[in-house]
Amino acid sequence: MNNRLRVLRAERAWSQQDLAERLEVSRQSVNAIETGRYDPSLPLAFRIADLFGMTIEDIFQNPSKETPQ
Amino acid sequence: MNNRLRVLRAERAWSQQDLAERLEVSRQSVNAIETGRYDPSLPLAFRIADLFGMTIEDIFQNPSKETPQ
DNA sequence: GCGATTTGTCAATGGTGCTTTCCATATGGG
DNA sequence: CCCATATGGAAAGCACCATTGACAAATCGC
Repeated sequence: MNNRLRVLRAERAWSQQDLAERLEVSRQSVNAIETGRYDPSLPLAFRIADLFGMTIEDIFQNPSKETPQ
Repeated sequence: MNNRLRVLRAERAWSQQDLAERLEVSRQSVNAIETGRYDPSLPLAFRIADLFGMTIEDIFQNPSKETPQ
């Protein structure tokens, strides 16, 4: 699943460690989500959306809607 | 995590089995999500939101925002 | 060059999403 | 009563989310 986490983090000049602490997850989890190795749980997706003041749909792209061509 | 799945399903007069088939998951998964035994994965949450033509936030309530009093 | 920071990734472990199978209860129609 | 449908849930298993700890490579300031 594509996501804009890396861009949102860069806009705020946060390291992966900074973001991990704000989300209360490990740095490795942040890295794995950014690099697309896995998707966050729904509760974690809500925490991410809350942190950036956005909706989940603003940050994560539904895989069934990726490049529909 | 609270969710409005049971209400949305009832509005359409679908059984849990009907909904499960539309989501391509087992009936037990639908039942477990409705009864709050576990939360769906993020990809499944997107499929649910798509099916009902809503956003994830319309259907699932962020646990950190439940009854903030 | 050296140390500190950042990022990517691996291994091992535990928790959970989702499955199939099975059982139980309730309801409604013949 | 019998049968089908709907719902709730337990058990076992698999795959994946998330953890800690470790290592390597790149960058930056001194």
